[in-house]
Amino acid sequence: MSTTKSMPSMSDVAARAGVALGTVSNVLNHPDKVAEATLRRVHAAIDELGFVRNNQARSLAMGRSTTLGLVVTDIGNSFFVDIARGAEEGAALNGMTLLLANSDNDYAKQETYLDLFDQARFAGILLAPFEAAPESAHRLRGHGRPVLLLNVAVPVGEGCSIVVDNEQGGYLAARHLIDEGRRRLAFVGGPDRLEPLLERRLGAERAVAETNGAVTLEEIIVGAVNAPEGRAAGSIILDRAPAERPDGVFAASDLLALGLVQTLSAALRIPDDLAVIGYDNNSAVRESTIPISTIAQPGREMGEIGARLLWSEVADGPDHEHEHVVLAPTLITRASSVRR
Amino acid sequence: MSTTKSMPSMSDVAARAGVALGTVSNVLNHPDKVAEATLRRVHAAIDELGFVRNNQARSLAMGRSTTLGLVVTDIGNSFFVDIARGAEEGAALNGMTLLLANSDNDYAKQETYLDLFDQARFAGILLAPFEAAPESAHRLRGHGRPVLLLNVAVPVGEGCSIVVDNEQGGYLAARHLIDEGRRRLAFVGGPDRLEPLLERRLGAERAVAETNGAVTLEEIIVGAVNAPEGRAAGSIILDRAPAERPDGVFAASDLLALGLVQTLSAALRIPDDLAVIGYDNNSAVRESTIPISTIAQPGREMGEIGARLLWSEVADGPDHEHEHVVLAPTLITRASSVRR
DNA sequence: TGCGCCGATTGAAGCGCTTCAAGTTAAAGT
DNA sequence: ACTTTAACTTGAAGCGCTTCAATCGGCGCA
Repeated sequence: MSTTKSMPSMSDVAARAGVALGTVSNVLNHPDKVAEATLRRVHAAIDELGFVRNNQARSLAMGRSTTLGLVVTDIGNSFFVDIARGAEEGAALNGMTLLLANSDNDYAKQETYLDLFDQARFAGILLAPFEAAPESAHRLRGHGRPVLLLNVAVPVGEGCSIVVDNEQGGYLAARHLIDEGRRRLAFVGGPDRLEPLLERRLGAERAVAETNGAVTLEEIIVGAVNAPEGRAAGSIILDRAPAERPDGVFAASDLLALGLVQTLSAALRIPDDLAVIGYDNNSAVRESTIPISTIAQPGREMGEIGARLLWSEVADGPDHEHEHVVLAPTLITRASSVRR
Repeated sequence: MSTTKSMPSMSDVAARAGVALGTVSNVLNHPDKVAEATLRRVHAAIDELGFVRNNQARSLAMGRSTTLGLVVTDIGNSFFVDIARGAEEGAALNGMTLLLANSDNDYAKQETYLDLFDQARFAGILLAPFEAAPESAHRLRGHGRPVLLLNVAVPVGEGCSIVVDNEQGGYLAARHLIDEGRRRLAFVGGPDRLEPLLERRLGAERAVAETNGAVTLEEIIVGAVNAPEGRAAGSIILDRAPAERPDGVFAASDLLALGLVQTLSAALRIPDDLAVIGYDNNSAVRESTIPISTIAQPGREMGEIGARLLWSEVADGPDHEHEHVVLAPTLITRASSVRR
């Protein structure tokens, strides 16, 4: 089955060019060690035969591969797309290539892909995990395959990781609302068991605490961080007497913020009566009618640094020092929170 | 460099279990040929050693791989994400795995990934190409690697392909507007050199032609199919005297439609004064304030059928018949085009 | 007791490549 | 003319696996 006409091998090329097998290998890997004339002859033979080097055999013989793998939770989320782009770039910079797998919010799939990458002997693996760092990451590291975790903290000494400072992001968001003159803030977020959301709330609390009681912060809990829940939260706010409503809302995600704005803008002026800020700088929200302020996570940077770090772990071998990088989120102000 | 403690190999397992190398291989590939007791002993050894089969060596020895590759143009576009999901599924159904590469609208990257997949001796390649079918697809096929093209027509006999009927999609969109009582239609689209857009327009023209002059169709050309251009097109319409305005607009993409709706809804009632329909069922637009009608492309189906077809080409070998599948788009009506 | 049979197991060959010690050739040095 | 040296080239070993002809050992049967 499969490939009918099997492809020409290096020895076919060698025969055609009238040189030894090893010489063809040198042409491909150490052209400086080969005489000009031979180089040309071999290249000619390669072109004539349409030779394509078999990477499986190559990695087998070399004992190492030049491919990095990235497993993301949800390729539909622009944050992960940014990470992928960055990782690709970072990999390319080191002469590696990046292959992508989408676990689609499915834990089992994630495991499947990790195993697949392991079996394929990829040089290293970048993992933006489903929820927490999975056992399997530990297992792969155990037999020498570098795994770098994205967006999730990792025990020191276990391996490298890169996270974005969610607490700081929360702080920035609330700080911004306060700076815009808001005094009755609300945090709309999910259940605290989701670490990142909890941290964002804590950051907001810190900003509020800084202002010595001049600002209040209430919390509106929703079931999930999507647009429908945002609309639900919007209704909750609208149902209150005007004096009871917050004048600044920090939503734990952009989709949530979008839902809020949709509902609230029908009855209130945004941002005049009520300012809204989201989180993620999600591309799905970038074209909303009222542009929504947000906290951007440096996904691209995350991916790129991730690939670099992973590469250095692969290259340094035993004397590699695990690093834990914390990236800073940034505030992006748009119409939903800034009076014109 | 790289993997410090190199992983245990099959012969390590064999030694540990006190059996021959070939037996371990049989345990993994033909367990039915192995005695119960031996089976257990080998499995125990595998677990104890944490053995992970080397897929590179495996594919090398077998002469074929069990991995399919998918190269998409823009992983940020939900259509391609749907394709990826479908392909993944279709691959899994046949015991294959799907690896993803994102060419990011960059022709050179696309070529790089195709070559990479070729070198990695993937069983087959699914390609949703940058624009037209690239020369390289032909080249890979030339030396026996199946390449299936998505979303792009391919010369008969060249290989398999799957497309969505854009003409039909255009027809559906215009038909819908007409059925909703619209008589002065406008098609907002890009330059005709983009095949799919041209076909969508032709489909719309067919729907209009069917109504014997009762309906008019004008064309508004924009530079690109994104939201800003949509807003620009919206302004063009608003600048006209009311009587000169269309009452039904078919935008060649959802982002375009979104931009239109944003601008138009400020001055006009949508859908009462003006109905709008887009194209793609793009997730980026799914949460717009006024839900936008659209033509959905069966991306998931496309991916799944693609993976199946590719697999059959891999399996059938020489006596494979290339297929050209045309999938039907479907109409999704939402608030932007349907009076309540 | 001897023969044939069959399921289970073995081990060598080979997949296409890299690596490297050993070999070759020619130019340079004395 | 003879040794060094440098610049190339060679070819065999080995990466970890699958495959398959050959072998083994036990069992039923005459």
